[in-house]
Amino acid sequence: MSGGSGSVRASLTREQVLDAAAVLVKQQGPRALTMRKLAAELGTAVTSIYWHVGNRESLLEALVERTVAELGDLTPRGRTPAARVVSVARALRRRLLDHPHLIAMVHERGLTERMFQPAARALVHEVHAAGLRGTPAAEAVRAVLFQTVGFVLVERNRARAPAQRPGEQELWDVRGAGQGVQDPALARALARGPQPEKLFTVSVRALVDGLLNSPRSSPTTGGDVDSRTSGAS
Amino acid sequence: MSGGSGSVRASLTREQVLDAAAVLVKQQGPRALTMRKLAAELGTAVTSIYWHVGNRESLLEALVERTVAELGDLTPRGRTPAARVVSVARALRRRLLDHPHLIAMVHERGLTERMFQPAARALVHEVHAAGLRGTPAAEAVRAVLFQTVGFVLVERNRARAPAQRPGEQELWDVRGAGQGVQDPALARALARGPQPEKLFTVSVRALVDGLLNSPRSSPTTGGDVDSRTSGAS
DNA sequence: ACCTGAACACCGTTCAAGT
DNA sequence: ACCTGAACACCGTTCAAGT
Repeated sequence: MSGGSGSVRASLTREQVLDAAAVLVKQQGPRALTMRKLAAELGTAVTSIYWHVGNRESLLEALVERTVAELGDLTPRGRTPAARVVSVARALRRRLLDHPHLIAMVHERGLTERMFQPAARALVHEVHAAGLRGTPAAEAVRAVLFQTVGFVLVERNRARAPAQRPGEQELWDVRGAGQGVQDPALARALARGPQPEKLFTVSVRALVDGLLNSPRSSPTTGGDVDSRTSGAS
Repeated sequence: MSGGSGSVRASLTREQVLDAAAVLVKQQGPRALTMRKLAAELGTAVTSIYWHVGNRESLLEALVERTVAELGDLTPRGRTPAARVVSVARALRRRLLDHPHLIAMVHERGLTERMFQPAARALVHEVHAAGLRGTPAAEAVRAVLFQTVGFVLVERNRARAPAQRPGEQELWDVRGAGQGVQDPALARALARGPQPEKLFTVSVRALVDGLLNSPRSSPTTGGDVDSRTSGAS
């Protein structure tokens, strides 16, 4: 017992409630955050928590808001706009992975927009630098945001899964369901399971290439890269 | 009062339990599926449900398994491999959107692998046809799967959100946080909010183009696009 | 083999009452 | 303004007991 919040007493603060809640969530996930446990941790009656934060749902929301604010800005790195966009996506992913429970909470509460924002600011700038304007530019920004957040959601989920069941090994085993696959190297690669870091980089690069390089109509062609006047210092 | 399961009585079946559970979940989401409500719906005691399905968690798992099995196969459409890959992604998205609660349940239980499978089979084939082999092929398959499922997760979330709060309109309003944006058309497009259908198509196309067309080494930089030796036929 | 009610250990939340 | 205990209406799950 004895809550971890410093001095002995001075009437409960909303901040103290949030702090204690943050600790509980960080350690055991939002599901473990129960009003009664929280009260016990703080050494107060359950009902006084209600006075400070309204109810469980608004407590969680306040927590999310605070954590998102702490995430801070993202600064692009790299020489080309494409590289800088990719760097923003990777940095965003890193931050989301650093707050494993945050993303699920944000997700459940539909606050994605809020979480997008720091990255969105950076992306808007880079996409503009890459020469995109108007709707296509907005789409590029959103595509990267959706891609990144979505990827982390899927990735996190797979990590949390106790033991995938069927499991990719059996699934793609050459003697199993994988027998339809013509390329044994491909079957092996699938059975090996994904390496999220690499997969993410590959995906984002491909997406960004596709978004920034489709100049007018047809895809595939590398088109309009010839800004190299051959003598750039 | 009066469960919806046909005939009057014949001792409870595991199937009947699953059926009733499916109805509840489909109508009100997994959160509304409570053992007691389910029992009431079936006209039995709560405890007899436990005899048939073990506990709530395994009931949900069985439900997921059944629904995933019902999803069936995906048949690619289109002339080029790229188009066919895109068509698989779009079809997968459609199915996931048709079972709005399924995806969240699958997600929470880490059964993504299972849900991936029908689409994965199709994608493996197309990626092979596009000339990819081994690890890059596996990465392409996974990239599209992650992209699709992730996108739907984010999309579903935003749809469920009661009212985004700040809300994109204020966020990107030219007189608000959007004032840093140099391109007013871009700011407007962002304020307008995404059109998921279009955004998804754009994203997947870009991703697939990027995945299938990156010939050898470096990305983006344009660095090695000079296969135009000025006189290539 | 299948079903039952009673009971346990939890929840979030409200309310009247205290200081 | 802030805190309290009692109480309500829910949960999932176990268990001994019935047929």
